[in-house]
Amino acid sequence: MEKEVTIYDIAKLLQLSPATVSRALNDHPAINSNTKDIIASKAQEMGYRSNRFASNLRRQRTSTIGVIVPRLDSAFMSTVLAGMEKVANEASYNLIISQSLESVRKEMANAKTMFDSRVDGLLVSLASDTDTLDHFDTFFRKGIPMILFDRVMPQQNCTSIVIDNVKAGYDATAHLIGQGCQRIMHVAGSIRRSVYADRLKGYKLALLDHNLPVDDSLLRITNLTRQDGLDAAAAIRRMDTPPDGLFVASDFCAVSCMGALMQEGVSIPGDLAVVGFNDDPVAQVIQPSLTTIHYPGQEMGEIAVQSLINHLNGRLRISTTNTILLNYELIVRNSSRRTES
Amino acid sequence: MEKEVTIYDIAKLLQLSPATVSRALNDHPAINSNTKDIIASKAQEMGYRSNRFASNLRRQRTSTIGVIVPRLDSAFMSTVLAGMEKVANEASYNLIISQSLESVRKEMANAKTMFDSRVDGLLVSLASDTDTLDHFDTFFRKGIPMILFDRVMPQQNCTSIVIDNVKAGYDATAHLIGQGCQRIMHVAGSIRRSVYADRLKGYKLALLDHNLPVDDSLLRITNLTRQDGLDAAAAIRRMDTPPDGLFVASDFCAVSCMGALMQEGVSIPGDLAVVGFNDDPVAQVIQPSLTTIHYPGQEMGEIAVQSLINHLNGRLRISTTNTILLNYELIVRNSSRRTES
DNA sequence: TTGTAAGCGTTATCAT
DNA sequence: ATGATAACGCTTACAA
Repeated sequence: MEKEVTIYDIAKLLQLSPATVSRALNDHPAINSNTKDIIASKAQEMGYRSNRFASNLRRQRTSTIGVIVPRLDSAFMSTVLAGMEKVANEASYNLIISQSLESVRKEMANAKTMFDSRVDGLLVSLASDTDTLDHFDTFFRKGIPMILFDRVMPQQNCTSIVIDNVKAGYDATAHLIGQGCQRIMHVAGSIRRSVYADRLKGYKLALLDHNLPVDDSLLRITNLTRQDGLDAAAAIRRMDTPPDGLFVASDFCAVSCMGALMQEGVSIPGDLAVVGFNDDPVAQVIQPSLTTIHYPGQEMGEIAVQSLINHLNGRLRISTTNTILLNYELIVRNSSRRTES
Repeated sequence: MEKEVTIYDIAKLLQLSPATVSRALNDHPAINSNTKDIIASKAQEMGYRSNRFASNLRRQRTSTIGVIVPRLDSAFMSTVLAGMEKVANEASYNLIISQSLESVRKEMANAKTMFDSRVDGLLVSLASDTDTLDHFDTFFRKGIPMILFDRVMPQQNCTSIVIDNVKAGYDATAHLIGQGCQRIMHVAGSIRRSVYADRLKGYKLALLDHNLPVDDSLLRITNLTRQDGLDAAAAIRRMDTPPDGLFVASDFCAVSCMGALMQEGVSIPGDLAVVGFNDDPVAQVIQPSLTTIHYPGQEMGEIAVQSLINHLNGRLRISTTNTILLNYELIVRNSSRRTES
């Protein structure tokens, strides 16, 4: 257990004041570049490391960003987090990550912890049953910036990072129509979350634009779990006039549904063309491979952190850019490909 | 931007000393439980929150645990992290998470960042090309505890949390043999990592125990990527006497391989029975569903954090329990089920 | 049971 | 360009 080296130790050895050492280490312009070099190399030699707690205490900031996500164990979320970690790390910010497990109550507790940890900023993707941002009021009041990503709350005055889910839902549905589908079912997620409500909107718009009827019996609002996929499959089997197209708001759910149907002899894409959402790794390995909307998770994470840091450094006022829209991509695979084109 | 409340503010209002307030808030035994109550409610009322940085600075500890994993975007790792987050959160520890992206160089950089962040302890799952723990020496020298999980380094004197991969590999292989397989191929991961080397060992042991030859042409050392799965499928197709059983050290790779084979008309499990590893969500949704080793990720994460915290609190000397072995489970599904039993 | 006071390692302000 | 000094908010001997 060696004793920790401080700027006092360096100062003493170099016959300088701690203040000068501190300034040199922080690359203060008023310090002679020669002494800077001397101090830097001495610090290196002595194995000095800055004490973030002393620094944070003095500076009244923490270089820490809080992240609250619905679940950590989802393929999409982990790519988002990977992107966040990358940028935060490069900018020497720390990340505190916690999960709401899709419950507002836990989300409120998480928010409190983040607040007590004095995060400099907050990145949030909302739980499925969250319908106000009141539990983040403490942050707003203290002027701590917050950015919502993916699961956002559109009408609220808070910077959001999303893809255009209406358009993506439209494209997915239009693609199915282009493949000859006339009766398209949609398995949606909780419409309390705009991501799912918007995909549903896009689905309806596409139907309308192509003069197809919007049939409520072809719409299922679910939690997009594996079981929901199986249930959807069972429902399809029971229908008198089953759909010939299926748009599911999540790949994992889509794949579960497909599996169940295929086991009962439904041919995909022959009898039923399927499109998912997210480009989960499973979409590639499944047979037939799943047509889906590729969703830039890594990039979303990177941009979220970068925007927050820019804001913290005063390089970009967050309030001016209120919504950041990322590109997505429809990836056509075998689950929906009926024509060679 | 309201002014931050400190223990001095509370002390002044209550005509007490800051020391008493501090002690009361920390539930110090020597404080009158009555004054404790008064102080607690006043703190609550004034919206007091403790300043972790002042506290850490004084206490010389950070209540922060560092976590280094190979990749954040893997299904298994995210369940581990979910478990870690849960326990850490409950014990009001923070987690700093970073990824090595399977590179020692990045792992070294991560370690340095963790060190500079003054984490109280470290949890590490090693990159595929790490073959010494030298870059963690700074931690050992300072007496900062470190626990390895999943991707461990067995011969080293460092607490490890793992499953018995030899036994699991044995069980997977023995299961295939039990289903009548005589020529079993094994697609392994980098044998620099004991998790994969051990599964391979188990595979060989099972063959020997059942008087089956160990044939090197039936062994592939890979990185367990999707492409490796496709390559394995191609290799199988090219073989004069193809295998009738396949044990892959990772579900995702197994599923890729299965998909490619099935597309070429190979029947599973009829022609080839397959067993994977990890119980990735994909194992359930694939057709046929994949037999695999269920690997308790969530639990592994929980235990890792709990052990570390116990150690930090002096409740359990880490060095005494040198390896924690978790249970795993062979989950038999359709990809290998040939007999009804 | 409570109070006093020093100190944790930095950085910002004011001098020089 | 550098130095002296006072915070930042908390904890903990030591005293009372």
